[in-house]
Formats: sequence, structure tokens, C-alpha cells
Amino acid sequence: MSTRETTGPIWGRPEPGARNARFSRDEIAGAALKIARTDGVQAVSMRRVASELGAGTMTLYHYVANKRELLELMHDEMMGQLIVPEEKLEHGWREALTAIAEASLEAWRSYRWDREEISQTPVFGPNGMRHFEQSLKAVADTGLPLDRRMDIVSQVDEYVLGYAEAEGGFTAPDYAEWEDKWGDYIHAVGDYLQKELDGGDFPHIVEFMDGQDFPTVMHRMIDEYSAGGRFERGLGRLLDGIEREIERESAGP
Amino acid sequence: MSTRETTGPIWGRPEPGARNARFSRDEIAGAALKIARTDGVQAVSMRRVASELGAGTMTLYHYVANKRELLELMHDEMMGQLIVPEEKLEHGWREALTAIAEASLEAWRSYRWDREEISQTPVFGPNGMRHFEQSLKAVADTGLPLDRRMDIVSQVDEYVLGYAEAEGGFTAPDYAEWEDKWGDYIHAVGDYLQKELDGGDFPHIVEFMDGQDFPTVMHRMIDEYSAGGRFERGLGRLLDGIEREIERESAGP
DNA sequence: CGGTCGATTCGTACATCGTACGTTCAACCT
DNA sequence: AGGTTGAACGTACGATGTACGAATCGACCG
Repeated sequence: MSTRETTGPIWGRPEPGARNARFSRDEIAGAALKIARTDGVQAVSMRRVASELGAGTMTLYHYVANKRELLELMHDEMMGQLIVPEEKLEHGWREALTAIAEASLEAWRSYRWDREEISQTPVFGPNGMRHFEQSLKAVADTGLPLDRRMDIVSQVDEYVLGYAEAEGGFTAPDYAEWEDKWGDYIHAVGDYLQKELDGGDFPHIVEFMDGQDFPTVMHRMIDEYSAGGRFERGLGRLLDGIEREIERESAGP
Repeated sequence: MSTRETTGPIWGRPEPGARNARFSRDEIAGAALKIARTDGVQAVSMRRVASELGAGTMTLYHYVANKRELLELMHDEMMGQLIVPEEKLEHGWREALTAIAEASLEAWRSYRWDREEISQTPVFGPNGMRHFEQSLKAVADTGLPLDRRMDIVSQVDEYVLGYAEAEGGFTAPDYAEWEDKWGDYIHAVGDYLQKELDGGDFPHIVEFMDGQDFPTVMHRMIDEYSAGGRFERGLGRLLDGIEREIERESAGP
């Protein structure tokens, strides 16, 4: 019988294996991540993960209370990728935050998440905690009050999250793949767009397009994103703003 | 017969009504948005929207090629809410960007989107274009080159997006409702968390918790978010960084 | 006016999803 | 040996998006 404990986080329960467990949580998360990496998160279904493991679908429910928990497992596994070597935290807040932000972007890039499912509830897995600890450590030397330090850490996270999210619309594993998937659509969007632009209501967009057609402009923007530098530039601006706040705080009362 | 055109964006096709249409796209998007507002986006199903309109499910497919298009319609309708009165754009880039950012946050707040579905493809609806036009107009007086202006506009969008996303985990229409929904869970998370913290590996988190238990800390953070000011403070930091870039650009070579 | 034909409506069916429920089997404890 | 319980999973249900094709309607042509 054993009514499934569903109130607490999965990490609050002991991992099954008292008797003879075929799988570990890591193995399950690993299988799910492999599917997510190759076919996207929407391809991660209980059936699919189970069959990847060579198990019956319902077997998964012995290790995980529901799909949300499976996603939480995956989420925390990914958070592991944004832990940074400790020595990177020792050369001042600016370098430390940069290192963390870059690792975060890298991690969020490799898996485009089902935020709907995940980010509605606070997920605090082991790796999530390690990341949080590192983030607080990174800004420990700013001289700002605690709540302000927390504020800054959150803002950097938010920026990286938004950047990764936005980038999703302009990236694919491979440009040719993107072209293959969206090419026709983009072309048709271009036709519609041009008609609107000819109406004369969008002078700044017209200036931005610079006489090129929409697919070309899209291509330009995708290059802009994938060339790199854009993220670092933006992060730099944000850190400049933070720096100014720190200077102001340490000067004035 | 009439094979459904699926290659182009919905706005590239004429709206049905050549003969006698019961619904307009606006009515359909409106019904869907009403559902999204009251029960969340995940409650928006073709069946649900149709029945809201008093129509058969498949009738929707006469107005919309598939669910993605319905979501695009909703998305653009929401984008309408982040159009700003023109006079707000006339007092310098800083005020203009602030006005746009605040309107954006407001709009994104009211509907928590299924980004998975939406943001994977570039959506350029009529309102999306208006927003883009306004954004470019807002930074027209910065004196920066065109691609840099575009870069800045995007970054502000990205920050707002990330903020809204992160905020989602700390908000509910009403705190009591949040408490009701997550209270038990948060409490259980607290138990797990405390055990980890006692291990001694997380000194900065311990400092941050300040002797309070996890539910209390969560409450504190939720207050922090909903008190307002956090978003403006962050936006201010970002704009400070942009300002510095503008100064540097106009001074240097 | 009668007929035609496209525009519009929608019922049925199917594959896929998460998961509730209950059964089976083997390992372990006494 | 008998009982208990951890582990595996088959079956079934209700929800989803949507393909298919039949039914209905109304504007226009003759």
C-alpha cells in the first residue's frame, strides 16, 4: 500500500533502495536529461523516460511522486552545471559574478526548460543551494548591506534568465537546422511585415531593416546572438550600474 | 476542402468572414485570455475556449490553424497592453525606456505565459510591431550607433522578461492564496533545508537566513517582491550602466 | 425562383499524455 | 515456514490537440 508522500520536496525523502532498487535518482534524471537534450523537454514523458530505462512506465512512480518531481530532479541536475570552481570567487565581486553568470547561461542554454512547470514553485535542491551559497559568497566583499547583496545576486540571475529565454527564439543547435525549421515561415512573415512597413507607421523599424528583407535581418540578428559578445556586453552594463551603486554607498551616508 | 494554409503567420491571412463569420479573431483571443486570466494558461484548451464561445471545438480551427496560432493571437493581444502613450517617449531615452519597461512588466504580470510554446518562434503581430517601433524610438536620442541602440532595447526587454519570470515564483494573486497552495510544501522544504544547513557547508545562506526559519524567510522575500521598488531599483542600475556607456561613447574616439 | 458551391459548423475518432488502482513477485525478518 | 513489505508494472480513465469528413447554411448566378 504505502501512501506516497507528496507533501515534501523529493530530497526530503530517502532515496528508494532499502531492498533492491534497479535505479537511482541520478540514473532517472540522467535518462530524462538525455531525452531533453536530444529531443527537447516536451519529449520528456513518463512513458518515454521509462522505456529509455527499459522499465515499465509506472515503475518510475516508485522513485518519483509525479512528473513535477522528475522535472525538479532534472532541474537540480542542471543547476549542478552552474557551480563554479571556488577559486573564481576570490578575485572580487565583479569577476565572481561574471563567472557565475557565464556558467548559468551555459547551463540554461543546454536545456531549454519548461519554466511553466518548474519556476512556479521554489525549487531548492542540493545543487540549487550550492549555487545560492556561491552567489552570496561572490558579493560578500561589496560592503553593501545584506538585503542589497541579495537584491544584486537576484538581479544578475534574472538578467541571465531573461537573456537565455530571449536567445531561445534566435538559436538552434545549428543555423542550418533553424533555417530548415523556420525558413518558410520567416519568409512568409517577411511578406506580411513588408506590407505593414509600407503603410508608413514604422519609420524606426524601416531604418533598422536598412533596406534588407526580413529573412536577411533575422539572419543578421541570429549572427549577432551567436557571435557572442552580446551577453558579455549586457552583463558589463549591468555590472557597471552595480559598481556605481557600490561607489555611491561607500561614499555617501 | 480548402487545405488550411499553415506556412505563414496568422496575420498574413485574411480574417475569415468573407461570407458570414460568427466570431472575430478578437473575440476568440478575448475568450482565451479570459480563461488564462482566471484559471491560468494551462487551462486554455481548444475545447475550453470553444465552449466558452458556445461553439463546437472544431469550429475554432476555421479561425485558427492550430493551438500555437491561438496562443500567438493571445500573445499579441497582451503586447497591446505594453504600448505606451506617445508623449512618454519625448523626454529623453531614460524616461522613455522606463515607461516602456514598466508597461511591459505590468502586461507580463497579468498573464504568466507558456513561453515554451510562444517564445520558441519569433512572433511579430501588429502590437508586437508597435512595441518594437516605440522601443527604437525611445533610444533614438542616445547618439549611439543603430546596432548598439538595438542591443540596449533588447537588453531592457530581457531584463524585464527575466524579472517577471523570477517573480512568478514569489507571487500569487493574493498572499493567503499562495500560503494555502504552498504552505505545507514550504514547511517541509524548510525541514529538509535546515538539515542541510546544519551540515555547515552553507555559511552565507545561514547568514542570510538570520536565524529565521524557511517559511519566514520566504515570507520576507515575497514581501520584498510585492512591496515594489525592487524592479525600479534593478532597472535603475541597468540604466545607470547604459548611461555610462553613452557618456563613454560621446567622449571617447 | 431554384440550384449551386464555397464558407462555415461540428461530431467522431485517434494517438498521446499523466496517473489512480490494484496485482504480482521476490527479498527479508521472525 | 509464514508474514510483511519493497519493487515492478498492466490496465484503465480522463484529458489533450487535431485529422477527417459529413452536415448545414446563405450568397450569388442562371
